[in-house]
Amino acid sequence: MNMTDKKLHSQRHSLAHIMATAIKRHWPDAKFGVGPVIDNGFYYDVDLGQNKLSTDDFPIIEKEMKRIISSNTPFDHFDLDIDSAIKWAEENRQPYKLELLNDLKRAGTTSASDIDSEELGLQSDGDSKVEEVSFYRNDDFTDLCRGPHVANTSEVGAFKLIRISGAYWRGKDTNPQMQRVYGAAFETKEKLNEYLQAVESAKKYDHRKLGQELDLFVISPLVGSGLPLFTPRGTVLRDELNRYSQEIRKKLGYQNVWTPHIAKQELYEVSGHWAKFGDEWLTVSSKETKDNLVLKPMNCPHHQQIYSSRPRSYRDLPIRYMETTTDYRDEKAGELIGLARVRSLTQDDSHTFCTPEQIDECISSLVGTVKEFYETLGMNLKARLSFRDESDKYLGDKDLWDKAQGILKNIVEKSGLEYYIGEGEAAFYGPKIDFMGSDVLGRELQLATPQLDFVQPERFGLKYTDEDGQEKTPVMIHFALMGSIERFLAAYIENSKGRFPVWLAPEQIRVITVNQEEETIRFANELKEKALEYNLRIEVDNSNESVGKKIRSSEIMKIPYTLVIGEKEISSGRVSPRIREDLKNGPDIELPKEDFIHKLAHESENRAKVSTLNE
RNA sequence: GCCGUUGUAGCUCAGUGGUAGAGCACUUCCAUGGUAAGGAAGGGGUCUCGGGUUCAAAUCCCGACAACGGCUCCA
Repeated sequence: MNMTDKKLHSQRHSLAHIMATAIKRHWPDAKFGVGPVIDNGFYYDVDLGQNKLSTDDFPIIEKEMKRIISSNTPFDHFDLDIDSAIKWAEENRQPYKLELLNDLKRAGTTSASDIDSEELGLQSDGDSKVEEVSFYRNDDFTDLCRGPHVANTSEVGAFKLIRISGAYWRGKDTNPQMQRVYGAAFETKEKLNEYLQAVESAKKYDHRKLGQELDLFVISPLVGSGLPLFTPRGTVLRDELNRYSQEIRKKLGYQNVWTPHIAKQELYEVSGHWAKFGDEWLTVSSKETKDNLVLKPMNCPHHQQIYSSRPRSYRDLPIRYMETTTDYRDEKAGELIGLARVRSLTQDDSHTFCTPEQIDECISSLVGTVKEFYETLGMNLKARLSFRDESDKYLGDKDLWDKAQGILKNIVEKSGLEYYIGEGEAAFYGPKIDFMGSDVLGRELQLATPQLDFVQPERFGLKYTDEDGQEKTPVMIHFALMGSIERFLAAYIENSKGRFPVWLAPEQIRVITVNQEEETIRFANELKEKALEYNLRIEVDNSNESVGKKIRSSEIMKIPYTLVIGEKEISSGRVSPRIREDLKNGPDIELPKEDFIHKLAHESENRAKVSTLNE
């Protein structure tokens, strides 16, 4: 953290306490959980028992906070031994703080991962014995906390309370739910307003809004929630993205396979998925068989059945299958979000079966593929190493896990990508690299993911004959490049602001006629015929509207190239394309209509990022 | 699933106890228009659904469903 970040951090952290102070003054029975600093601000978890805070209370709380701030009170800091701290929590009827302190005393270390050491006032010296915890005191309110704080309440900068939501105590859904009050906070009023405006304007690029405006997908209540339907335009995006995803993996040796959408429950009992996820699946009933059938929620077990259908030699490995196919998961109602979380998700899935020695090379090449794909689409990714934690929800040998995690970490480090470790984020069958994109509000979305799996091949009894004649179990690498097309689109539509490059644009060219004369319409239609020969996506707008209005409509639909056709173009045979602003790569240009079509066909095939008309 | 907010025309929204509104979109007509909205007329809503209160409910109350913001979960 640099100096500015440190100061901002202290300001936000101090504001959390000031907010708690303000709440305590108006609701004396308030019980407090934790109140850490987050991106753009802070929050504090509170429990008012029967009373509930609502955003209607924000003016009261903000007013009180401002009063505290202008009171110029210093942040007073002192330490207590753990037993006195526990006594403090009891006397002040702070059961949540008491629970944390008791846990701390019992554990005797700071290693408990779900405890916010800053909030708890621990001295940050790793796993050493806790003997003392820190407090801060400000006027009439005392709280357990190490800081950092600003010296005086007047130094906290600008803030605004923005949101209130439910949050389980210590993140466990079996615990009581507290209210989480969020505030935005910045050094100055200007920066705060800048942030609030940025959030407001980001909403313009929400994929749900753009999906509606650009006519990409719809959700019909009659079909069901979390079951998006894709329009012709949206389907172009899906198909083109998938074509690219498959093309790029084909180069690595992946071959297409096809598997059905329903399967026997037994398949997933063997894979291990049923025990863990069976509750969240959609079942299928048959009058013809006694089998319990399910709509497939993933594809790995199927691909393994193809692998195991014949004897394999080490000479055959790696064997690589890919399939873009829709899976169904009965996600809980409150968990659905636009296209980012749906009940019908289309994975651009693939599975590699290889020897342990081949793991490094296989995964490294996948990481390279991820970089290439996302670079082409202009999206930034962060790598998350999703590793196991100490819980018992994972299958397979712990030593093997450690080894696998080491391999993944090594690969990511070599790749030069920014990464972080997500402890407890692993799949039950193995560790993975999750490539995280973000939506327009900066929320993380899991996109591409290579995953190592020693467990399923074992459970399915997969074998290959090694060069020493021994039968061995292959390693499986799960890999999806987009993850799911739906979630990818959620991120991509927002990242691109709906301004798709020519190769992806559902409509690449719009031809606008100046009038409705017969020869104008004929010229426009000839242009269309010609473009269609080159597989370009083109529409003619010869509606009885003004030219200005038709151009506006083309702009709103974010169409890359707009051609206005009138007397001038007909007599010269040349066109002057209007190029969407973000694609412009030079001065305005006029060229023979055939050249325009040729250049565009080329631009589309080569997945160009900007217009190539000037080249 | 949990906590909270919201649900009025295809879209964006106004209307807060007294027989439902605007802009855009759509249809028709007039205007033949040259790089971001030409003019006029018209059609379109059991005010999400189901109960309740009331002489009277889009409006108040309860419930369901859905969307949204979080939490939890995410193969």
